[in-house]
Amino acid sequence: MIDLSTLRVFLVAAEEGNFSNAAKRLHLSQSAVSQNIQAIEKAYDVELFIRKGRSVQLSENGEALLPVTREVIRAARLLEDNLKNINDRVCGELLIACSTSAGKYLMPALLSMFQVEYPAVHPRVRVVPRNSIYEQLLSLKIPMGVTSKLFEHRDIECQPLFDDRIYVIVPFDHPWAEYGVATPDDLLDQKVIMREEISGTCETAMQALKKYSITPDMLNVTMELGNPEAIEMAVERGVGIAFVSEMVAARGLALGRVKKVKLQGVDLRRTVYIARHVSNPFTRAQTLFWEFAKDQREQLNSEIWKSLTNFEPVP
Amino acid sequence: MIDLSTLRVFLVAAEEGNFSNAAKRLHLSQSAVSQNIQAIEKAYDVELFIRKGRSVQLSENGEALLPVTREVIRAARLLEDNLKNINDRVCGELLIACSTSAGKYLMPALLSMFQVEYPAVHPRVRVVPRNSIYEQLLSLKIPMGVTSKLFEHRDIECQPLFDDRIYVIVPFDHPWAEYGVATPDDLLDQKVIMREEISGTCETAMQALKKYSITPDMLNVTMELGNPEAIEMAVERGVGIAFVSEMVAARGLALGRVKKVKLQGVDLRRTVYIARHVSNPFTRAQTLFWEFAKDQREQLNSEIWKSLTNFEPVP
DNA sequence: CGTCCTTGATAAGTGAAAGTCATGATTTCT
DNA sequence: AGAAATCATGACTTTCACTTATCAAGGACG
Repeated sequence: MIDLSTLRVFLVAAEEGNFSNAAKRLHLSQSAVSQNIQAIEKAYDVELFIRKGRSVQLSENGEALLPVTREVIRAARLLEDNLKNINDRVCGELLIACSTSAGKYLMPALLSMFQVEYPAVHPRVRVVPRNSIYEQLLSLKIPMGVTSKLFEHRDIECQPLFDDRIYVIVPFDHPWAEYGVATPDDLLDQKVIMREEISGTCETAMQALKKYSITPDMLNVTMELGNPEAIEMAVERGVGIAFVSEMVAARGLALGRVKKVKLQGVDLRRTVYIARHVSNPFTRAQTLFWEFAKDQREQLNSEIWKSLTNFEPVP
Repeated sequence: MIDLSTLRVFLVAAEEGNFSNAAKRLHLSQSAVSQNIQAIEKAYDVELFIRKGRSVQLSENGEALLPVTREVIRAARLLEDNLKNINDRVCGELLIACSTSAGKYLMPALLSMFQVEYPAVHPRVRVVPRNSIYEQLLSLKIPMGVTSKLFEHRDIECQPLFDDRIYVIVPFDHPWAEYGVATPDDLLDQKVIMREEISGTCETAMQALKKYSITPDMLNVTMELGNPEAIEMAVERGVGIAFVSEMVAARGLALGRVKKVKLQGVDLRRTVYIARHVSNPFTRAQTLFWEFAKDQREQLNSEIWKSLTNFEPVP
């Protein structure tokens, strides 16, 4: 029966598309990788990689075997996790995928709180494109994801994790700054800064504005930037106003460089969910994290918010 | 990372509850089995078996690890199957669970036909209690089952395989024998032979008789026997009449020892289904067998019937 | 066009580990 | 009590997986 470590070698080699790099990742010699792959190829008379000169490329057969191979490794990992956690101290890896902003603001706070209770767990956050999270969950490439998008599917389970608010932020010397209120229609006269790609923040905002018959193309978008921090900076410098999530704006607000403005009648909330594939045994750490998120939601919300606005020097 | 062969040793040892027997099944020395188990126990500091004198017993922890372990092995087997089948000649194992009667009459005919096309596949039939088939399918202990019971479940897929008929059979010198017909009510005056446990045949018959307001307790059951062949024998000897499936009665009918009788207005048919767990990758052999059953249903039905009544000596 | 660098294959050598055999300890059955 | 069975243990053997060293072949580049 084929060896698990050999399978791992195959998997990594396939992902890297390069034996030398795979060897580095596996802490093995390049020779060992070659030999492992050849061992499978010989044993089953299958060509896994097509050798083209100095490089290798996964063959069609190799490609076809990948999902099943992943499945084996996944099952083995799970078993190992079970074994390790029998005696106790919860340990193991906790892989969570999320969007850039959640990865920056939400996860650090959340995970550090989790680690206080379970120090032997090693969380790993993987930042992925917003719209590929569910795709990756479904294909079992990742076990858990954090996103503001809700997704109905028989194999996906979602649970609210964090209540985020979206604000319009304006420069501190902006006319709206004093009273902190404006009407949706006021937006039309303003220069607005947006994200280049469609972000969750943007989507939520546009959704809410629809009720006031305001569509994206009616806005006067002066600038499009790649990330929310850049947007906040631009607002600080008076380029325009922007929709920004509470998480992102926290620092700027606390420093007084920007002010938040409420749009009358517009409720800009969005819930960030944690999602997982349901038909799927979980590692101990995953289960505990899920329960942790559920049981401590209120506390988490306030703690996260506290950590976002806390600028006390580290003792 | 833990070794697959070690896992297999654990699994077999757990199933056998005995290291020596496990060693035999694995073609290993008893010593090797001990060492393998101990290797896991040491590596993870877990007690898998409780040593009590000369015997061992799976511990609670060991029990808990079994399903996950099975899952790993299952995935590995599937991968291996994929590897083997790339180059094409379809090979591998084909495990099918079924009831005693299907195992005796249906499967031999069916599988021999399948083997003509795919000689490298090694079918294995496991006879299990009628009502545990779906249970075992759901827990993934078996990949496929053949049964006359239909079962609705999101993870179970059923497909009709064989159209069985149920007859009332009577001794050749029975008054009904000449014309081969009777009415349902006539049953009440007869001595009836039944199966001890509730069989599929019996269930179907009782279901059909309900329409004529005949319930099981109204029948005059003279004898209860353990298997359908015994019932047929008893009918031959004039003990009484009985409901028997076409498959089972075929031989007796062909020999003229018993006669079949139609109950007017009662349609005693039942369909035998083949079922599988759906959310589950299949081996090549499994997929092909499923397709085989689907595509050749009509032909299968006549062939099976032919084989059941064919008494030509083997050339 | 020749040189260098990178990448994969191959050969030889080494060491760890897994298996066997033989034996011991303990329990259970008769 | 003796015999048989069962698991643990220790010593020995062998296998095989990894490393190192080297080769061969492409690609990049001056």
